[in-house]
Amino acid sequence: MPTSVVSQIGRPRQFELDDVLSQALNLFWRKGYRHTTTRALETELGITQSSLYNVFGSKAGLLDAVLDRYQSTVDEGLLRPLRVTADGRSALETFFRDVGAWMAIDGRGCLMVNLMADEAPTNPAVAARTKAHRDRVRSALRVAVDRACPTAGGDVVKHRADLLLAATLGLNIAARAGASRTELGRIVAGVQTEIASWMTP
Amino acid sequence: MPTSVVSQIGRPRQFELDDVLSQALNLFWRKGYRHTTTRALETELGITQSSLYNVFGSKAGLLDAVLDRYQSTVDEGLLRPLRVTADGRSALETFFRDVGAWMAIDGRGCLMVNLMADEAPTNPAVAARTKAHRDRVRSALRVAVDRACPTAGGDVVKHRADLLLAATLGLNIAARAGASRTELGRIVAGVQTEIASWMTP
DNA sequence: ACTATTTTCGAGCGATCGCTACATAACTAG
DNA sequence: CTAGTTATGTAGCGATCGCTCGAAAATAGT
Repeated sequence: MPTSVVSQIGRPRQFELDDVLSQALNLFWRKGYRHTTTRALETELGITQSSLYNVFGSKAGLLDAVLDRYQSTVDEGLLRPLRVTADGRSALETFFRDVGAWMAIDGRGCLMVNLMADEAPTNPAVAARTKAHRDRVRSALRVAVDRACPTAGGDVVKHRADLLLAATLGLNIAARAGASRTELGRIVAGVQTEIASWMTP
Repeated sequence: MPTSVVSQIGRPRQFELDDVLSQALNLFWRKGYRHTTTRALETELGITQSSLYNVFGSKAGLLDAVLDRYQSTVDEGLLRPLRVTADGRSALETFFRDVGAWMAIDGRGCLMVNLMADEAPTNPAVAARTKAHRDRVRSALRVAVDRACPTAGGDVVKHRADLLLAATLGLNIAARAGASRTELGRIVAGVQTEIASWMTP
């Protein structure tokens, strides 16, 4: 199934596909998918629109490839710790600390959440991908909450996971809107103290 | 200060300014500010672009006028109850019930929150207005939380208000992304049970 | 050397964007 | 009536969008 690398037909590519994908990811992430024009991709990525369309077919195709990469990155970096850490409380705390710090770096937020607001309302394919993202985050949060609150019932765990999911989305949107580090820090602190309150029933 | 209605100079307007504003509000709200073209405004509002630019100067000027109206509507309909209702708990519960029901009608969300995601990152004026909106919501939530949790300290009240603010933003963005009524209902339920848990310390 | 295949390059297409210019219509004041 | 003022209608400007096309360039197989 993997195409042979040593033997190829036709003119070879003059760029590294991985580099193009990660740079496109950065552009979509920082400037937004809609506001990133194919001309901007051309200049920032160093490849012509022709090559871009030759490889990905369309701007939406490029987004699809970019989201594949982004999704796995987020999954391994943020969600997997939620699922595998034995201490649910510290897993939740580091999750929100990391997310908060991530947001505070610059106003880029999370690419998936940005797409929920910008693109999903008018783009069914993106809507489906962002819905799947919410499902994955909710699922990971449930695992951690379940471990953090062993005495809590199943409904309580689900409710708390949904609350944390909404708070995560809200944190993202506030960061995207240009909220200050202090404003974001207040939200993170609110979430953290709420989590802490669950530990002493 | 009010301009005389009976005596006017020049050709009179052929439209009602209030109608134009409320219809423009609906368009911006449902389709988004960016995606609402001046041609769409022309056909849906029944006035030409000439008249539109003659009155509001620019598309941004129209948004400004629309936001003035929207802001006062939200303030009276949703935020004032939070501030004036003596029973803080029921005030919070009706607030999230109303917001949840509002979101579930269609995927329009809240115009201010939509602008946080779409427009604020690249539009300083909108960023300032949306920041002011968050401040008003946070302030109103604090009043209600303070009344609902009379035994809680000031820091706890602030933390809980920030958590609820983030949850409200998250609820909005989920609705905007096309979340189902059940998914939105789960978030609302999560918030409601969390609020209820504050009542029995 | 020749063909087949693929990529790169430069130019540009058709559509749409926010916005404007200009003539005309409808009103008041004198 | 005329002059002044404001709104409307029509047309279009300059810029930009995603995307496409045809020729040239670079590789492999024969």
